[in-house]
Amino acid sequence: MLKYVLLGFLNYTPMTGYELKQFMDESTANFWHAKQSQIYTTLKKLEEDGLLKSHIEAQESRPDRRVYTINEAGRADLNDWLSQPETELQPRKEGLLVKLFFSAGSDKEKMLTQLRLLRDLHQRQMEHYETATHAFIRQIAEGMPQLEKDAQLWDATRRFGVLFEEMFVHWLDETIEKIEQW
Amino acid sequence: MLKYVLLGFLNYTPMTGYELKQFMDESTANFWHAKQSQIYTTLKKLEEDGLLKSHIEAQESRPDRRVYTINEAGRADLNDWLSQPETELQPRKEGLLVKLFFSAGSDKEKMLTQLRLLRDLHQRQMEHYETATHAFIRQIAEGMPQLEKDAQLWDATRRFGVLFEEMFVHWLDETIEKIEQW
DNA sequence: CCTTGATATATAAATAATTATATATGGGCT
DNA sequence: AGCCCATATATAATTATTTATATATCAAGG
Repeated sequence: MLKYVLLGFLNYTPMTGYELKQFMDESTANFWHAKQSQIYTTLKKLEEDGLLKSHIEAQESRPDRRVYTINEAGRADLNDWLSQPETELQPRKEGLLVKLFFSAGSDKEKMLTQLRLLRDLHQRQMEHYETATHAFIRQIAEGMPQLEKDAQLWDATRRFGVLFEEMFVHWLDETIEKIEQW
Repeated sequence: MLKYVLLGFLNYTPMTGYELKQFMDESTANFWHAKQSQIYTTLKKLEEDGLLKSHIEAQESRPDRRVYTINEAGRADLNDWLSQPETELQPRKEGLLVKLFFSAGSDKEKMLTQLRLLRDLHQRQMEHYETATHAFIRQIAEGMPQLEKDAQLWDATRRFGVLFEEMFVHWLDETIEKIEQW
């Protein structure tokens, strides 16, 4: 899947691995994240597979940049994937819930402290999507009317982040209340 | 993380890999899933690490069962993990959103058809948590008052599944409406 | 009688992802 | 002068996970 995130971004404009990481952290991290090392190794593999081409740009005050450019094969691969419908539910992974599931023997007050802390983290994350992520998307799309649809879809994914965090906070509130009655 | 799911279940009662898979599919699959092959290899590794012990139970009408039992080292490892607080947000992965993020060039009607289909899938998944998963949890805990707290926590994770699917359906409705206006 | 499905157990191979490092430059802080 | 941080690039080693395959038995359905 990271493959398509990288192809998708490079379909807008050539970029370095470093820049791709920055973009992902401010936009797709909400629903797809990757470590720097995975981005670099995946870019390398995509070039080997003939979907990307890279060239070195010399810099004076910084190490040289390796800029990746998508080619026709890459575009074809991306568009092929984009045209295939998603027809199945995708499994989630929430480590916190694993811990909670097996916590019947744990200390009540310790659990409550932890859940309240996580509640605040999720609340703050929600606000981050409302402010920082929102600003980032508007800034990218600003003054580029050809990106109007794109920006609407980017915003839809941002909105998912907001709704998810709201749901999470609500669920934590419910769960905290239940445990308080023990 | 699968390690702790397996230790957590085996902390209730000895089981085979097959049974663990069945349990996961009906309870934790909502927030942590695993393929059969991963469960078997992880069980093997946990036994090598000295956290589990297995023995063969002969059967007449079926192949022999390899039953795994948690030992003191396993319990200690599990309890140590359970006592460590979760203090950070955990990244999500939602492949559908990757596709949507890069779909500005896609056909409007095809997108709408797909999103409506997914809406129904999530709606049905929500109902599954409300009926089948709910019944499963009640059935396990029935007549075992010592599992009251456990059942409450299991139900809290089930409730997460319900809220998540409700949120997802709501988000899809929002997104569908937005795209309909293109 | 034959196929399919459920029960039950696994291994091999490949891919995906994480963790830990390593290098190099320059700016700002102490 | 020395240290940390940001920029920028990357590799090695390990762990996690998926996909594909293999075996064996019996029951149920066609």
